[in-house]
Amino acid sequence: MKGVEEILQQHSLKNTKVRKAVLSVLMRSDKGLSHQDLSRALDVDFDRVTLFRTLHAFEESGILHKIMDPNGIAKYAYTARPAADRHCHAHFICLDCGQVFCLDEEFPLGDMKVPKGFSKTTIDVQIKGYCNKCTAQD
Amino acid sequence: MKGVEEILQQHSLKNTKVRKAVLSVLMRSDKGLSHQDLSRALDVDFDRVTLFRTLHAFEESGILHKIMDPNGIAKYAYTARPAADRHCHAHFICLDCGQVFCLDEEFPLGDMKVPKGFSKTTIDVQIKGYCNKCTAQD
DNA sequence: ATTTAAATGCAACTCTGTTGCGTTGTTTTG
DNA sequence: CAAAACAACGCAACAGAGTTGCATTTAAAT
Repeated sequence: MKGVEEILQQHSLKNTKVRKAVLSVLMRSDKGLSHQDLSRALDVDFDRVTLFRTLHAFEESGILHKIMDPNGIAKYAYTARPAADRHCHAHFICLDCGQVFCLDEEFPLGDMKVPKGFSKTTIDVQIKGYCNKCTAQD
Repeated sequence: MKGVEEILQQHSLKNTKVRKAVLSVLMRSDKGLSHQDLSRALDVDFDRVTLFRTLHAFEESGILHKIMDPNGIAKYAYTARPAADRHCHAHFICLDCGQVFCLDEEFPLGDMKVPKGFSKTTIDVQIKGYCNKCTAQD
């Protein structure tokens, strides 16, 4: 597993406190984390806007991928695989609490047809339902 | 193709102006429409909140399904198939303009594994990329 | 026609995410 | 190692999606 500082350098992103802290938290998480999740998880209090911009920077660099939860809240997850290796992300999204879980399983869905003039970038599979905690509470 | 009023009745929803108008627009659309899209498409000006509540009611009844676009805006699309017939929705989502296109193609993805204690409801496939208009503008 | 429960409209609010701008800090280059 | 160059940060103010409470209206049942 690569180090945080190494990853930042590879993507020509400056090595700052926020970035190291955010990336470190996300690399250890098996769930997608929201802006709010992250600001709670971080010890130091960074500016709201800085955190938003950090997440954007990571997403554009391909370090993170974004998943929208059913409540319209963006969840970010660390992208272990390089962008070139086009595999198929799969996430479990809880319809109650909105948590996004990264699933291990992968899919050979490379040959999906899209309308004329459209270009594909990624294919995401979203399994929706209720997580263990939310199922138990019903 | 079933009539709007018949559908509302089948789901024990009262037959009101908003509902007939909204459902009618959505049944004719091959794209997912947002709250804003709909309030523009409707001739009569309904209250913002009423429109939100209408969409919720339709979603809970299974008449519509909701897809979140990358900007965190909910898009609603008419569910032609009954809920019992568990097929796999596929949507094309434009990373630039955020439009959600319903694709015809379907998938035999019934046997996906989820963690212990989790329950599946639906499986959505999202193909992300750039639509014909946004590809042309680059 | 009358009743009843659901749907509507209005006001006020919450929260995620954005934009502009001056300041700070990292990195590079002499 | 100092200084310039530019990216990243913090603050303030804003924009827009979606929500909640409550009074009023309307669809449907008796």
